[in-house]
Amino acid sequence: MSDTTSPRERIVEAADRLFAEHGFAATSIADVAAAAGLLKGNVAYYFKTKQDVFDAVVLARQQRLSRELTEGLAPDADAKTAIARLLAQVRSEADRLARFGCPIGSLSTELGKTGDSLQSPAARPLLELEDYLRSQFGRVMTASAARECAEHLLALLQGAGVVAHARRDPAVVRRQVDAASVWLDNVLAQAAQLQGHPSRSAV
Amino acid sequence: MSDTTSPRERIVEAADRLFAEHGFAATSIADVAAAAGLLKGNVAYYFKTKQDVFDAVVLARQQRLSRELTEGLAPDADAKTAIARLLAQVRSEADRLARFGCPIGSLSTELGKTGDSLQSPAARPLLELEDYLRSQFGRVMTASAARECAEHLLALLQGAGVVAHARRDPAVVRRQVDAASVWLDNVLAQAAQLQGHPSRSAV
DNA sequence: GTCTATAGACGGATAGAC
DNA sequence: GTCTATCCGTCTATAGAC
Repeated sequence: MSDTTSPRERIVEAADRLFAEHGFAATSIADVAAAAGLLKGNVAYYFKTKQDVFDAVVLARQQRLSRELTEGLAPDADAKTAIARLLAQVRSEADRLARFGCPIGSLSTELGKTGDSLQSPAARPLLELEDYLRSQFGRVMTASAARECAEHLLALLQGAGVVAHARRDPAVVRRQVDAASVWLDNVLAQAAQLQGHPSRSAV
Repeated sequence: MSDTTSPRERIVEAADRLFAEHGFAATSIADVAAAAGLLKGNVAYYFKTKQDVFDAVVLARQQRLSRELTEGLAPDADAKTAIARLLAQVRSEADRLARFGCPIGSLSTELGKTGDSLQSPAARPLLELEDYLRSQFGRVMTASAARECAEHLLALLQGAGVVAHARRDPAVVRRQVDAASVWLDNVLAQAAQLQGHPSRSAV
């Protein structure tokens, strides 16, 4: 399992995968070390505590999320294109979501019940995703409407992950993403209409 | 903490609450015993293993869920009334959902990554809820459409729990339940229309 | 004396931290 | 590589009811 990447990087990658597949509590430092092709003492050289590993994983996920949200997207792409691309990305990961649930959502759920030192970082990628959605919706509707749309879409996608995971059925993700696409079209069409007639609000 | 209820019942109640508030892995038998006003040795008298406690908790949750879904509901209530009542119940628990997440969903998420002996029971209440929704929708639309509606509504509610928990914001639950109410009205109106013209399918 | 319920202690195993 | 802490599961001891 030894790559050309640095040991520290391999530790973070291994922990990232194990946290997603088995959860945080069920993953020991020894597991991480073994998956990274190291001994546990070596992990301690790079990370003093398990929380330090956790923090590094959260940081890596945030960076990857930011990258995935922007890479391959034309700088002048409109909101609909950007959001539709995100939906397509989620759809393409249906199998993994059905097997392990959403890495971001399940980590937030698991660690949201613990102390503040874990709960807050665990929720960060989720909130960052919501911020991204809000900023995209905000380009074509009021800030208030964008906030509601972002929250609704995020909730639907997270729920799709939960249900797909519970049923071990990737089709759940695909169906809910498709439903979200229909909803997206309606919401954006409504927003475009309201920009000519800025009178009512939409849910 | 000694009530008039039986010790076994107190153990299950305490475990139910602790699993919901702190998760399964983070709850020790000693914690359960203390919350029930007993010592761990006594818990072992009623439940050989932690899994036995877990199974009893899952059973209790299923029974309570069944009871909550039916009690106070007129036997001849229509599908819309039944589903709207469920939505109202979820809405009334917004505060608890924001603090600890959905007990059913978070347990399924946490234990879905473990061995089959835990993962399958953990998901059961969630699937039972989906079955209930499907049966209610099935009274006013085709079985296929009811399956999609049940899945969609369950996903939205579960996602609302995840997001509300991540943000510690009960308003998320209330907003998504309200959005679900609007969606419910539309879907049921569409279904009523299609019963006269049984031609197209709805998403 | 027997049965039930409670209480406490021990052993094996494992994880995290140094 | 070691050390300590914790947890699960088991075993033994105590107390009261019939």
